[in-house]
Amino acid sequence: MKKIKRKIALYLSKLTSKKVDEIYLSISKPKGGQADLCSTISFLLAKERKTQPAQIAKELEAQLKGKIKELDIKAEGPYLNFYFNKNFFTSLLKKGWKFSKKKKTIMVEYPSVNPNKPWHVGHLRNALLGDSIANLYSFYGFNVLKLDYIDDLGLQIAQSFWGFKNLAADFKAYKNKFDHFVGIQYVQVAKKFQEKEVEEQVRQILKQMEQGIQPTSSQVKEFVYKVLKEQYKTAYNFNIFHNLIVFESDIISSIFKDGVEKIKSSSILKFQPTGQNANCWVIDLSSEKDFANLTQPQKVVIRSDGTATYIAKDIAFQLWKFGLLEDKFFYKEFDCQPNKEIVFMTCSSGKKMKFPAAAIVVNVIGTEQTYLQKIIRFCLSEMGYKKQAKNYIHLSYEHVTLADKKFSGREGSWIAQNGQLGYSADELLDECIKVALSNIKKELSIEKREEVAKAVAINAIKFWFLKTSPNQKIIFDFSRALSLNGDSGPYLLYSFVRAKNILKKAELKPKLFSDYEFNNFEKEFLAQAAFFEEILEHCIKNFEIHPLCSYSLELAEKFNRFYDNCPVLQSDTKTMQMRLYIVDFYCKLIESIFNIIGFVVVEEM
RNA sequence: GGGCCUGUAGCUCAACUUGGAUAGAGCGUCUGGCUUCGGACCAGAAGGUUGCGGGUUCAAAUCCUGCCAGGCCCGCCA
Repeated sequence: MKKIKRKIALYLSKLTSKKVDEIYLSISKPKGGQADLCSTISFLLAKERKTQPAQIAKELEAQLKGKIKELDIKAEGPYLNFYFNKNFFTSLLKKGWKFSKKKKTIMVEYPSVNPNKPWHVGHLRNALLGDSIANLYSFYGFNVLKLDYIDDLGLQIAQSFWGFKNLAADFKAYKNKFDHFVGIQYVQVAKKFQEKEVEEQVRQILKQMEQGIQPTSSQVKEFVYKVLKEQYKTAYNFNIFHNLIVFESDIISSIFKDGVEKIKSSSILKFQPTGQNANCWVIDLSSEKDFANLTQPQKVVIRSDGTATYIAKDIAFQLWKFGLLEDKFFYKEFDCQPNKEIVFMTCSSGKKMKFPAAAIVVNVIGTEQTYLQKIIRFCLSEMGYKKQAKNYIHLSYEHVTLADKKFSGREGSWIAQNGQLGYSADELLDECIKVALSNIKKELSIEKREEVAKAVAINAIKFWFLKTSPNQKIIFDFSRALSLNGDSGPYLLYSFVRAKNILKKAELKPKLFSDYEFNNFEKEFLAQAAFFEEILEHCIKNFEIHPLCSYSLELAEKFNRFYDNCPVLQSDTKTMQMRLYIVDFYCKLIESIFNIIGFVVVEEM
């Protein structure tokens, strides 16, 4: 698409006073679908030529006609419209797309859930966003590393650990999963925490965790590991995989010191001998326009007792990602994932590994942390890492909420109540599988039907979350999430299944004929397919996935129309082979998209 | 006080970064289509003051500006 647009722009620039780039920008796909491509250059020229735009369009049409062999050109009103022709379509079908391998590494961090609860539907949104962005970049040729950051030193963990040690376990967790068990118990702990005595005990645990005092420290690590294992079962069920898990405790014990030295040695960090923040190391934000009118323009990085705030830890971690700190982590295997890839984790003693430095860092974090993320980017920039600051991406998303309240671990609002369904990712998936199962064709074996139902359910949920823009708040509604019709994952999957079916039944091989006359259904489908690269690059540039979702819906819709109106197997040999080629082309294209948005691909449903 | 995000059909959303033709989908409502490659589909109808006002422009949902409504944030918590 870029090529053909550039070609148009080149020709037009020769005919007019306008530069190629300016003309290139004037070319786009008309939203009303009046043509395949359209240039609004006539409007730009109308002023200087003092002529009607329609007149100019007509002149350009006459001068351009027949010059570009892939396009038919027509002036329609003031618009210069372009229509893809036979040459364009056969070339598209023949070449498809190839994306070159890039040398750059991108690190994507998600979902970084506290290890004291199961994933609820909000965490799932985070994970799906991160995973699809990682797939997108990987498809485009980047080297991708998927990270998960686990805060194993927080107050919440100390609380949950206290509960695990001191409270009776007389309740049943969903499917006996330990993460659910801990999550439910946390509601009790949060209440108990109001008692002074309990709070003191929890604080004591927290202190021991931070200072690595045994046996508490090891016991907490064991506890965290157990919860994490269960959380990862959920991830695997959704086909979400990682490369590396980084624990906060390991950051503290390895790279953190170097990180702080690095920040201190840059001029941004200042020691405050007196005043409100006496004996703290702070960053002064007051000079920055972005941080105008803060109630507190000084941000504390090192507390007066010498310990570090979240900001310091995070900067150290981000510096490590960009390869700006010596890698003092030790690593070992956490698990071999169902995709056969090993996910590693940091640890206090293990082996040394070498991960490539990131050129781009993407962190999927809720929108409420925008301010903090801005500070971190500001610090990177002020420390002299301008390029890294620019490539430090906070992929922010709005939260998934309930109609009347927010999800709260403390209140346990994600937990099933009075026999009602809860809002954990596990329950959502199980429920969706039930709905999917009742729709699957009966001829399949029981095992096959269960496998397919799971795939349909995963795809339905993923698509439902990913199709809306991340800064749109999602009010969670089971009936919508479980929908299998309309603008949905199953709609896409169904079009693929039908296409595959044709290919399976065909007795002839697909074949491309360069003299084939395309009908309108074929043309409309192929014209839509032609924009794949453009959409993909738009998503890459903006770290977005939802435009690819709406694109794939339109593509499937065009294919379905073709399917309904253009018989393949009943046609004459040439038409059949050519249409088989088109069907095969669709299968490959939509399968690429499936891989990006993280669908589980099945060929029957 | 300031910053970020949101406001589009009855409902859920897309299009805004890059201004362009009749503002697109799905759900719901109504009408039609299986002796035909799988009906989880297709064809059609109804449904809009793009929160409100002003400005820029040949052209504004889109850019600028002033309001209104809702959410989030501005800690020696993370």
